[in-house]
This record gives sequence, structure tokens and C-alpha cells, in this order.
Amino acid sequence: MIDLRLLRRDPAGVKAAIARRGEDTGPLDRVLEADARQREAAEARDRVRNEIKTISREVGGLHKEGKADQASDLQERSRALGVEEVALAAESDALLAEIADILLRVPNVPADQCPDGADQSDNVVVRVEGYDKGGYSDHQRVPHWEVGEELGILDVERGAKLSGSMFVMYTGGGATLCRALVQYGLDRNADAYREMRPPTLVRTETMTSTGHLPKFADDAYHLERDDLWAIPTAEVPLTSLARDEILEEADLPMKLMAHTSCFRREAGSAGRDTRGLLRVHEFDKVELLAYTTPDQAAEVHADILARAEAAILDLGLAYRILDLCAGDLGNSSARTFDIEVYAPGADQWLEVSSVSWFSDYQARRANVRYRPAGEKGTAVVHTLNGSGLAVPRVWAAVVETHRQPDGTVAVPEPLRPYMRGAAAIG
RNA sequence: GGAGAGGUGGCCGAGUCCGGUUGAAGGCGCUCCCCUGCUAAGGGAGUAAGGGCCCAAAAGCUCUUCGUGGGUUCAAAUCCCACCCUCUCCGCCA
Repeated sequence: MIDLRLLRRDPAGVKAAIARRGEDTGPLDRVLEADARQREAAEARDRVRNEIKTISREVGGLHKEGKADQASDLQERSRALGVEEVALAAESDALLAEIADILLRVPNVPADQCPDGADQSDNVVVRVEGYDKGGYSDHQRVPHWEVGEELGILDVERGAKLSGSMFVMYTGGGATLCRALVQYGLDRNADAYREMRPPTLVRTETMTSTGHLPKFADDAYHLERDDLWAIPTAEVPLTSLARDEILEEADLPMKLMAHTSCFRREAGSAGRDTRGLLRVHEFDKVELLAYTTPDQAAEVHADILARAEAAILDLGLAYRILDLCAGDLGNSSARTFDIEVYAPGADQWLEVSSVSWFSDYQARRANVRYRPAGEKGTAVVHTLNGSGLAVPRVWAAVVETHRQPDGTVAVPEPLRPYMRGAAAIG
């Protein structure tokens, strides 16, 4: 969540920043108002509590001296104060709850460098690599769901039979390609990112820390009986790893990666991009994530972007990088670069990585802090993450881009070691 | 699933039966200082987090926190209730 003290100190600035997203700033005014009243109530409550504690100490003293009989006036007075205390505390608590309730739904403040804009059409194209509009041959213009069926490497129908539409099954060489992509995604980042394998079912608090709850509950699978949520990305468990912990500055930046399944209900997008692998409910992904100091954030952001980009480049795929405008920015993010891969068969740009800097928004929710070296006290860390490799869409782009005139799919060089040396699928 | 034990500060661990100035003994770790050819050992001091007030800042004042939530009381780490979690043994199991 955003920093309440920052909002207090610079209400106009914060409101202007939130407004860049096209968000209503009314809730912020309500927070400011409730906050002022809350502090007043809490102050009054604390004064009463102080008095009660003083009296209790006096009563204790009298008991020790064997003059317990002289304590009744004090006890009477304290009892009366107790009634006051309860009322003031209730007022303060109610206001606190109201503030938290609103603040948990207020998105992050966009970074200054984040471009202006209302929606996805205003995103800034930073660069396009490997895309040659007229340079694709007919054999590359076959959508992957057709290639998949033709070669027997993707079974959309049986996926639907097992689990419903937008669940897919990879078969044979297609399944191997999935696994190859995952291992490729992990191994190339193992020099700097520590491999983790977190649980895929998590508690409500864990989903709340990253900003996926309460606002986006409809997008996630929820197991009612056990009150567990299926993670939509490894970002969720990895960001909560250090929840309520204080890290040493020497341990930062802390760079982690994880391969997990990811589950998304895609509630708002029924009927859109449903063909093949364009949008699926369950998929595999290698996520890169880091905890940093504020000073380290920019460099690590660039590092994750460079790694995600290189993974696509090395597979011989065309892609472009977008600097998301304020209006299209994800709820928790302060700045995001999207990597979109070009799939010539489907003739679409597919988002394969969102490389985001969350500033202290998630870390404040998760209460992850660090001890700045040489200073006293603690500070909130920054979190960043991005997909190192998201399987289905990359799978689609590989299959379409590298489809040969004979209908087989050439395996990009770097994947071959993970494909039992195979140079082609089909 | 059955039975039992337990959740206290960065860690270990007292305190809980018999409520009172205990944010909490002791130890470890860490920081600084002293001492010592170096190191080790030794001596001394310090060492939780969060909120609010004040403030240029520092300092200071104050409240909260002994798993969580509620209750009893002038006063709760200590008493009562509910819940959560962890561990051990048995059973089952990849």
C-alpha cells in the first residue's frame, strides 16, 4: 500500500500521481480525513491509558504497604477512566479499519518516469527487435494450435475434456518443449538468482501482500474448504517469503527465481484470445524476483528486463518492449516494461513478461524491511519482478517462428540440450 | 485421522502454579571502548519493533506488542474462554 505518511505530508502530490492512472482520488480524501480523526482519538486514548497505568501503580504500592483499604477511591477513578478508554479505543480502531480498508484498494503511485497515458494504446514502444513485417514465409503463418494438432504436440480438446476450456495438454515433443523452456529459463539465470520452489497454494495473507487481494479476488482460484488460494504467479509466495522480517542491508539485493505452475481465472476476459495457448487458466513460468534497497532498485529493474529480453532473443524470436503508461500500469506497480513476443502464425504480439518495480508498495503490505547499514532503525525494502520465461506464449512463438517448410519445428540451439539433443520436433 | 507437548526479544531460555513499577532474569550473538607483539582470552558499555506528540535535527514524552482474538481486574506474559500455528509419537501415504 502507499505510504500514509507520504500522503499526509504531500496530499496534493500523491493525489496527482494517482490521478495519472485515471483513478478517482476521492478515497484518498476520505483517508486523510479519517486519519486526522483517528490520531486525535488515539492521542486521547493514550492519555487516558497513561492515567490508568499511573493509578494502577499507586494501587499496587498501597497494597505492598498493606494499605489496600485506602485504594478504593483510586480504583473508582480508574474504573471511570476505563469506560472512557473503551469508547476512545473503539473510535480509533474503527477509523483505523476504515483507513486500511481503503488503502488496501488504492493502487501504487506511478514513478515520475512512467509515461502519461490512459490505456494500452498510449504505451511507449521502447524498441522492436527481430520483427520483419513482410519477412515471414507461408510456413510460418500457421497458428500454433494448428501446428500443435498437426504434429501431435498440443491437445487442446483433451485439455478441455479434462478441465474445461482454456486448459491445455501438451503431448510428446510439445511436453518436452515445455520442460525444456523451464530449464532453459532457470539455468540461464542461475548465476545470480537463487532457485526456489515455493508452494502453489497459499493463505489469504500471502495473496494480500502482493496486492492480488482483496481487489482481484475474482481472478484467482480459491479452495473454499481449506481457505487456500492457487497462486497466479510465483511472485506471490516469493514476495511473502520475507514477510514480517527485517533483512540485513548486506543481504540486498536478494535475487530469487522460481518455476511454478500459475493459475488464473481470467474472469474479465472470457471469450477473448481463447485460441490455443493465447490465454490459459494454468501455465508454467519461471519468475525472477528481487528485494532491494531503494537505491538498488533501478539497476535490478534493468537487470531483470535484460535477462527476460535475452531469453527471448536467444530463442530467435521477434519481440518488442513497451514502457507501460500510467493508465495501463498494474495495480501494485510503479513502473513496468512489458515484453511482447511476436507470433507470426497467430499474427499477434503476446505479452510474455511484465517487468515491474513495485517500489515499497508490496513490501509495506508484506512488512518486509531492512536495516540500513550504519544507521539506526529500519526501512521498507523495494520489490521487483518479471517473468524470466512464461511457457505457453513462448512455446507458441517458438512453434510458429521456427516452423520449417516441411511442417516440422526446428528446435532453437539453446533448447536442444534440454530436448535430448533433438534438432526438430515433428 | 488418534494421543501428547509447546508458542516469550536476533537466537537460546527464565518468569506463568501464588496478577503489581517485568519490555521482560541469565546466556549466546552483534556493536563500540579498554587491555594485550598479532590472534585468542579478559574487562567495560550498549543492543526489539511499531504508532502518536514535539521538532530544523538530536534529545525527550507517551501508547502498543510475551502466537491471535475476546473476557475478568484498579492492574494480565502471568487468571478465564475461543481460535491459530509448531513440534513429538502412533496410523496412513508419494
